[in-house]
Amino acid sequence: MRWGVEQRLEFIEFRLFWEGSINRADLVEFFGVSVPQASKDLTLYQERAPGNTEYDNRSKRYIAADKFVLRFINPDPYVYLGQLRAVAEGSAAPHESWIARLPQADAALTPRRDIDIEVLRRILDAVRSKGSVEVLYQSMNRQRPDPIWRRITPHAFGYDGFRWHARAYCHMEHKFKDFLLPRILDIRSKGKPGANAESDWLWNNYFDVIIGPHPDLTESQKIVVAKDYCMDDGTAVLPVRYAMLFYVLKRLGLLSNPEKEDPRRQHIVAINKAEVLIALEKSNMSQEVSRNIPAPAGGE
Amino acid sequence: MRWGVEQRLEFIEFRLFWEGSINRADLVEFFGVSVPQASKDLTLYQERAPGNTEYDNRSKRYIAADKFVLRFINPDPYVYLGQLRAVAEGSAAPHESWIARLPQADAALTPRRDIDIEVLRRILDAVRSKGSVEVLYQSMNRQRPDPIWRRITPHAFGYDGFRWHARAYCHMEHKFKDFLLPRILDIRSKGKPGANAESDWLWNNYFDVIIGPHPDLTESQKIVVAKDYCMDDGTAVLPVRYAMLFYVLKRLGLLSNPEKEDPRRQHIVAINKAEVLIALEKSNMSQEVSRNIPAPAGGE
DNA sequence: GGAGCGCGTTTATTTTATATACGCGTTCCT
DNA sequence: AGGAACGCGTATATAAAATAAACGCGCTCC
Repeated sequence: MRWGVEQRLEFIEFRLFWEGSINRADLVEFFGVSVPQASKDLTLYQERAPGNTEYDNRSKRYIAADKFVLRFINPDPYVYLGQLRAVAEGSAAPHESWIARLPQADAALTPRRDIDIEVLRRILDAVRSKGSVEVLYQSMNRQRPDPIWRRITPHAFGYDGFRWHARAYCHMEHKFKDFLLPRILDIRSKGKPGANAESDWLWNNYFDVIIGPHPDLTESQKIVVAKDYCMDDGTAVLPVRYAMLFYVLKRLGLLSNPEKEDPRRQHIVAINKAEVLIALEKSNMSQEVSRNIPAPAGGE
Repeated sequence: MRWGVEQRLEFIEFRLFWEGSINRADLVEFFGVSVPQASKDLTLYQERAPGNTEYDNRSKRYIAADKFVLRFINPDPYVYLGQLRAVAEGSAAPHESWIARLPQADAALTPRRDIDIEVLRRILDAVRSKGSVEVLYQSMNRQRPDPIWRRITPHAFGYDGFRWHARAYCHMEHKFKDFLLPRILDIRSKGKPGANAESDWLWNNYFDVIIGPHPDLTESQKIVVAKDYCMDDGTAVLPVRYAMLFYVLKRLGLLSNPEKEDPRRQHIVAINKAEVLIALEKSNMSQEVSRNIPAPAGGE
């Protein structure tokens, strides 16, 4: 089966499954295919997936039957919702999505500085070729109020649920750090690497954050929260890169004292809080750490 | 130009732009076309976008030329990074992505309860047909420790940066509320709507959150933060649905007292804090609100 | 210096898709 | 009630796209 036909059959099934119906005109519009071809595709789909469709003369559409057997796609709620989010956030055009009738959706969103597309391209290039680049970086460090050129060797990307950064070896400070992509204002001059990915200890090693329901919740509430976070016996283990620990804790509300927060807002606490704090210091994300920690790194 | 050819040309340009190179074998592998056809596609691309490629005999690949003129795609950093995230989060299969050599990437992620795919399908159906459904909902309300059946009329979806909920009119409490999709355990019996989307005041109306840099930052740091959040004159206006206000504030760390937090962790504060608090009460998300507020709603 | 590999191109053949046209049945409007 | 409108299916001939199989070329790497 040719790729184009396969795509159209998947499209038909996608629309049937998530939207409940499909039309010959849908195919014509989306794929630019001729009317007879669209008819053939629909016939072919009905041959390959018999019993999945019923034609409704009122709406003049094929309707998904009650007992629907998937044959071409393997749908997932989070994939569908991810498309919704992408459209809602503006990072995907509505006509590119296979979802035709987008339901109203809103995502908690914040304005953010743009990422320079050339910067990202050349960071990616440096990561692939395992080289270094010079970046004009706008740090938050009070010693460096203005953007300065510094050489870095990037090897990975991190997303804190809000912003993207490049994980890179900094040739100036001789350690691995996070560089927020929107704060890289310019980029130039490829060069030799300063350190390879394998030596980024904080990136390559994981710490287990153990979470549990907030102690002030009622027993039944704790059960709900436990299910929400896929906990087993009231706890869940989250393996987190040391380099990502700060962001994960922030996201989960575990940076300050979650047990003192209102349990209706803060549902979980860290069970191994003491170890978490030590790990956080180790990761140097707390930024209140002495300088003699091995393999330090920090966000700016 | 046929849809399939168009797709392949876009694919070629995508790979050239983001990955720096493309191969005949790449086309054969991804689209399942024959070797001669892949050759023809590459030739066609070079005709339509002359000067974009150079053949490198070492790697036996077409390399993106230095001065690259986009002809078929309109790339965006956040679209590319969105794909990275989707793969990193597991909500997209690596082979479905057009990115071949996925750089190392990590996203601050949390285990989460699954969404029942049938639940989502039928909620979507209810939204489209503007009807109601009965859902078996696991609330956190201490009066209802066990899941109960309740009729709702959903009309939209919300994403708080972490979880998805359905915005719906609750026939039991006679008001609009948020229903977390993972907590809907079962679904049944379509019915007539209880209220339409237009009467969900908290969803349809917006409040302007005004944010600014944390006052304890240095002047230069404030400038950086201002740029990070696309602020103008040191402030940015965020129009937020009342129904989403709680989530946005939580995400931005503005729920408690951001000005008392360490500015290195909490970069921004709300300028119109008093109004924000009133709006938050209005939205009934604080859950510490008297019962006589018009058109109340709340998260459970 | 030769094996290996990826590229390009040729041929004949098959598959896919198109344009154009027609009849059918249902719905909806007058 | 009658007819226009619309979407469906299908027929035909034609055009385009893609395939299989085969060959030579040039470069790299061993």
